[in-house]
Amino acid sequence: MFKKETEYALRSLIYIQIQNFSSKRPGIKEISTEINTPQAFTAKILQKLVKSGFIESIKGKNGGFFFDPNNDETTLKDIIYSIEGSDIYSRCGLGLSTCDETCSCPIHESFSEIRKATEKLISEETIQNLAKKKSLSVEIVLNRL
Amino acid sequence: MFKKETEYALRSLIYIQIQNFSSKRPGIKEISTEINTPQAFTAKILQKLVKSGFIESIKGKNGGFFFDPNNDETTLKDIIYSIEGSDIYSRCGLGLSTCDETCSCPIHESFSEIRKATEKLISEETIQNLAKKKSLSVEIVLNRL
DNA sequence: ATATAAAAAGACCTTAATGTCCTTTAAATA
DNA sequence: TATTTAAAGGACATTAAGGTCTTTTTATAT
Repeated sequence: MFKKETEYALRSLIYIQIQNFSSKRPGIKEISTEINTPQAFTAKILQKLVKSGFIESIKGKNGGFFFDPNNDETTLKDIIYSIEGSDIYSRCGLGLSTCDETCSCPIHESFSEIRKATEKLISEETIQNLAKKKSLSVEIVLNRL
Repeated sequence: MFKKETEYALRSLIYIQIQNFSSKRPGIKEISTEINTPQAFTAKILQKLVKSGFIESIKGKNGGFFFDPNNDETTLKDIIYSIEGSDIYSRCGLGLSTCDETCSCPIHESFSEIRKATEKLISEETIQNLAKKKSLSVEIVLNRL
């Protein structure tokens, strides 16, 4: 469904937000262990997310990653578009460059609604929402996230 | 949405079926030109589709690719699963291996319906259907497919 | 039979995604 | 202020996707 980079980013962010809710700032080692991703690669991804302004980081002892509580919630769309490009749900299903909303490519109509539904979903769902849902059942989260 | 290989496969098959409806067997040169794909790469893809039994081919003069008219219609799902793997719509949206229908991964519910809708669509839509739709407006097809 | 046309096969090449490792920078605290 | 801890940065390695090129096989028409 998504690139590994996107998956790892979403999982990292949800985990970071869950820990932030408990006033903790997890570091890369903890994060990658808990969400079961390659540490160095995950570090690169978080680096980008910091540069993009989605999260912040502090170096050194007691350092780690965290959301600025003053910022708005982060939608999945923000993250997904940032990593996969903002055109993933507007590109033609058959990859035709000339195909837009008015085009009659044979597959366009069929997929158009699904793509819209997907876009709506990722626009409305946020990291904070998902983290809240999961904080309610922490043991499960820690095993599965 | 799909891999290039899948896109090119679907476009090729639709084009082949349209030509078959006119009792023609297009060759790789014609196909790749008309659907605007790299010829050698498309040839490899068609080779696979022949091996998988989705289409047949004849070598030599007047050769080309064609559907066995005795076979059932080919669903998009047949092709997509064959190329991308049959788990693309059952895998967890966050890539968790432990996550199945009963799992409470934070993103699973949200995406579950969309994935089902997508699976339904590709199960019901066929190459033959799409080819018929398009044969009705051939000029447009030839420009855009 | 032979020339020709077209698919099959196999060996490559390129690029992007995924991932690792080592060094540098910065923060905290002992 | 020195040491420790952890993120940032940069270089590199691996794998998979995307793609090309040349040779071989097979069918057909002359």
